Amino acid sequence: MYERKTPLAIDCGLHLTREVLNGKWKPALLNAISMDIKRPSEMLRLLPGATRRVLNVQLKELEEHGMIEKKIYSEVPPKVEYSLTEIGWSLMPIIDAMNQWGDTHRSYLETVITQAPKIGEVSKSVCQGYREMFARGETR
Amino acid sequence: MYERKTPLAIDCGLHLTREVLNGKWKPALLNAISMDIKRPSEMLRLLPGATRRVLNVQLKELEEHGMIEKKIYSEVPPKVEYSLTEIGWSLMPIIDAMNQWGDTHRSYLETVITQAPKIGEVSKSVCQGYREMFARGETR
DNA sequence: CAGCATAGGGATAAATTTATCCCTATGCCT
DNA sequence: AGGCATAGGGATAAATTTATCCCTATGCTG
Repeated sequence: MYERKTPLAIDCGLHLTREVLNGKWKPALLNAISMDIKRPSEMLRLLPGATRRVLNVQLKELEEHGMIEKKIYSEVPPKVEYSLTEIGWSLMPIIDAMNQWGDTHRSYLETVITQAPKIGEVSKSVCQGYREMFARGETR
Repeated sequence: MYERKTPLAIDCGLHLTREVLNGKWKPALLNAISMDIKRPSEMLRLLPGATRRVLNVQLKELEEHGMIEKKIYSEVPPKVEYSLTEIGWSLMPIIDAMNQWGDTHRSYLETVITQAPKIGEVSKSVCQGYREMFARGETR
C-alpha cells in the first residue's frame, strides 16, 4: 500500500477536517448515506461519474476514519450497508452547508469555474441528485 | 498552463463547493484573510508548512473564483493586500464550522488519522494558529 | 449453461496537485 | 557593494489521487 511521504499537517481544526473530507466523492458519499442510500450499488447508481473502485477506496477511508460503519450481511449476492457513526453525523451540518452554498451560488460558480484557465470539459450529469430520483420513485 | 482532462463534476452543490475549497491551503488562506492577515508574507509566516509558490498559486485560484480580491500598492518593496469578496465572506460559516469541528474532535481525529494505514510522518507545527501569535502580540 | 447482480481488491497507468529551484525587480540598511 | 524584504512566476520533479482493467465468488434467471 501507498505510504505518505510529506508530513501531514493536522494541527489546526481546518486541516484535520480537510483530511477527513478530502476525496473527490467523500462529501457526496456522506450525504448519500445520510439520506439512507446505504448500499454501494445504490451509491454507484447515484454517482454515475464515479467508479466502483474509487467508491470502495473512499468508503474504506471514511470507515477507517470512523465516519461510517459497515455492516456485512452474509448473503448471496453479497449485501453491505453503510451508516453514519455519531461523529459522522456531526459532520452533516458542514456537508449541508457546503451543499446549500454551492446550490445558492450555482449560476455564479458555474461561470467562474468554467471560465477558469485550466478548465477543459465539464460534465453536468455526474451526480443526478437524490431528489430527482426520489421524485420519480426510483430510490429503492 | 496545465489543462484539465477529466470532465469536471459541478452539478451538485457539494461538488461546486468542493471545487472552490479544494486546495491544501485554501481554507486556511480564507480563514487567515478573514482574520485580517492580508499580505502574502504574513500568510507565509502563519503557515510555515507552505511554500510561497503554493500560496501564490492557491491565492490566484481563489481570486479567479472570485472569493478574494487583490489590491496592489505601487510601492517598493511591493505591497499586496487580499480581502474577501462578498461571496468569499459567505463561505466563512463553512470555514468556521470546519475549523470548529476539527478542533472539537481533535484528539479523536489525531488518533484515527495517525493510525490510518497510509500515514507516514505527521507534522504538528504547520499552522501555528493566529490566536497564539495574537496572544504574544506578534500579529502585526 | 451463459449471464447478471452483488461486493472487494490488486496492479498499473494517467491525471492532478504540491514541492523544489531558480530568476526578476527595487529601495533601504549596514 | 552586498544583503534583506517584498511579490511573482517559469520549469520541472515528486507526491498524491483517480481512473482503467482484470480477477474472484455465488446463487438465480432465462
